[in-house]
Amino acid sequence: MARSPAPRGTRTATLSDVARLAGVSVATASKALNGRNHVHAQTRERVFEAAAQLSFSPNSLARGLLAGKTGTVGLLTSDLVGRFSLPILMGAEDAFGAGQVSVFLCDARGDAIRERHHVRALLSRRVDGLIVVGSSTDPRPPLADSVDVPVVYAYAPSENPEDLSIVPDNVGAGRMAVEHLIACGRTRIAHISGDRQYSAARDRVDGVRAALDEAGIPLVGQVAYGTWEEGWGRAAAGMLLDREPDVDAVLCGSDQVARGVLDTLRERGRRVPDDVAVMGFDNWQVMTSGARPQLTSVDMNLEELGRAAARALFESIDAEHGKGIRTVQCRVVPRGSTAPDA
Amino acid sequence: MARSPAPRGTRTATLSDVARLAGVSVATASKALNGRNHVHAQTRERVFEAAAQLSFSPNSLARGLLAGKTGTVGLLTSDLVGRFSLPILMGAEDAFGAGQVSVFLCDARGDAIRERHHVRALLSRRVDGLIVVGSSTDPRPPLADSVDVPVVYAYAPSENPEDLSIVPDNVGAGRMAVEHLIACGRTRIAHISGDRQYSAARDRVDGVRAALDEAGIPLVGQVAYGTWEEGWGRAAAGMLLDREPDVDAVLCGSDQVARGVLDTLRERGRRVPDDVAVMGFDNWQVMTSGARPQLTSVDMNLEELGRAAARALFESIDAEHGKGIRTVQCRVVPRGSTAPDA
DNA sequence: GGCCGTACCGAAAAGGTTTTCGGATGCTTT
DNA sequence: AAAGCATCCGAAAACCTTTTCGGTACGGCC
Repeated sequence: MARSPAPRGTRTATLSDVARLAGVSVATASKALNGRNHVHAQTRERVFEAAAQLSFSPNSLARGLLAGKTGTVGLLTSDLVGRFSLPILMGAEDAFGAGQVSVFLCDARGDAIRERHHVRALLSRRVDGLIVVGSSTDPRPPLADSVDVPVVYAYAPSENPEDLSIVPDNVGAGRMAVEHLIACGRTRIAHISGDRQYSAARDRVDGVRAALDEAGIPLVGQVAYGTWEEGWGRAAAGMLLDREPDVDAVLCGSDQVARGVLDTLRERGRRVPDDVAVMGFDNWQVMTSGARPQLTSVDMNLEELGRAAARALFESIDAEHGKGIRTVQCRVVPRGSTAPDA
Repeated sequence: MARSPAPRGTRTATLSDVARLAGVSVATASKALNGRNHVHAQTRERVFEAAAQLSFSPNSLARGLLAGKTGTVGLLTSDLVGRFSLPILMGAEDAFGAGQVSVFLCDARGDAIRERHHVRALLSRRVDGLIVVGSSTDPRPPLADSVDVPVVYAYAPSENPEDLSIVPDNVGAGRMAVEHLIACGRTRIAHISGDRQYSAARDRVDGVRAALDEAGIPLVGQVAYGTWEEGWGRAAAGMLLDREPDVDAVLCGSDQVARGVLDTLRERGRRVPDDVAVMGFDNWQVMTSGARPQLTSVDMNLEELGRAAARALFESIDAEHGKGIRTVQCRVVPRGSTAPDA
């Protein structure tokens, strides 16, 4: 029944315990452990030994209480199940990472009440800052409570232009997708988008149009709006082939839509990429690598976005708080669905 | 340039501020706000007004320092990108939920060094407990450090039987999958599994065998081990149809494998579910709902698992710590790929 | 021998909250 | 009028660490 070496019930060692064991005062022990000078090398040694022996771990609460900083940040997300907040979270954790910062994770699940509740709790825990991750790229209302720590909005910008927001560059994403297709020699390009309600979809269309205009190439057919799902891709591809049989590239609103489009193309006997090139958005690995051929996609660099948010928060903590909307570049990840060999 | 109502630089209000404004002592203010008795109703009223006016929020650090409990738990995961830790995390957050507990999230990324680092940090922050989420259902080594707070292992059990672990019932999952197929009238059942390295795959096979034995039905062909991916499903299905053309049900190791199997079946002209029923594991919504027909799958109830882990941790915090491995039941989610209409 | 500088160490305060216990007030009872 | 009692409030300790500042010891110098 042996528990871990430090059985529960044994009060965890404090600095005074260490000091007593080392035969010095707490002040000296503190200085020794924190590398302050004015402490004899030999004394320091004794303190370190005592600390190791008691497996001393300084109480961050006491330290934070004194310093006024806790080395914690709150990460408030709205959809943890979604695959967008996760990479952002990873990136943020990464940037804080090896440092001394720990992350409080809270999921409000799209509920304003719950969100307030969480913000209160985080504030009461004296977090040094807050990252708010939206559930779509559509602007979201700013935090309801008055918050006296820096806040950075990620993925979804705040509706308040005084706030600092970091979002993916969807216009640029649409643009670079088209540029990639053109670079692959395609000239009859159609666009099967996602849900029109989402600004992400509309922004990408803007980028698509701009890139086509610059190249002097018309869009084949209309932009088709629907959902973000496979079923929509299958249906839309059917209609597209009926009306525009000579299409040679389809840009899809999401990787899922692209999967549906690939299915329909195969059933109609069109070869990919030989006859028709196909491209998706999001670069969701499980979608792109399971596809036949593997799917070229635009990666939104969400992890980089998370890192950027964390860095911005860091800056805001000790410097003045920035504001406005900053974008993070996307990137094309070419695979077999647009290149003959890959 | 108006910032939030409580501009930075304005030291946040403390209890003494509230007390001063209300014209009472800090002790009385504390008692009033915390609903202790022995304080006049009118006085309490004044204190509450003062607190509201200063938008007072009690400093959890000071409270935790005094109480020896912080109302925080650490959640240590190994693969945040994976889709398994997320629902668990959600469930845990849910169970702690509206209560007073906040969650520190740490991702060790499979790195033992990083894990120790995070454990140290969490201990230093005086978390009341720890949930360790593994990256696969394979047993994992226990925490390296000696930890004096309760620990619950979720998804992957600890190798140390003295620890408390909560894992999905994979054997039961295999069993109930076969029972579902039999209930659908299938008798020529084949099993295309996943990666043999994973105990999850082997455990499910055990369940499959047990259920078939009980029903007196032989397994069609050998259990086919491969990977968890679509490509494996496509390839394995091809081989299966060549060798066992009269198969009428295929149980797949994952939803992705099932997607691949569905593809091959369609290309070979087999109708699903009329000719062949298909079933997956994980109930990954994006995979099941995009499939044609929609995919029947076994849900591992990961959110429930997370909740169970959180509850177990709660119990361990004030009562004695349990030990051993507890399982959480899975459930079959029937859809069109096994039922003619759905 | 007295003085100064250096090197090291320790006492104490600060940070914000909760809890305990003693004190004060006003009211009732004899 | 004195004693007793219920009710409410406040002073102070406790939690643990860091930092400041004053103190001690000692070697070197005039």
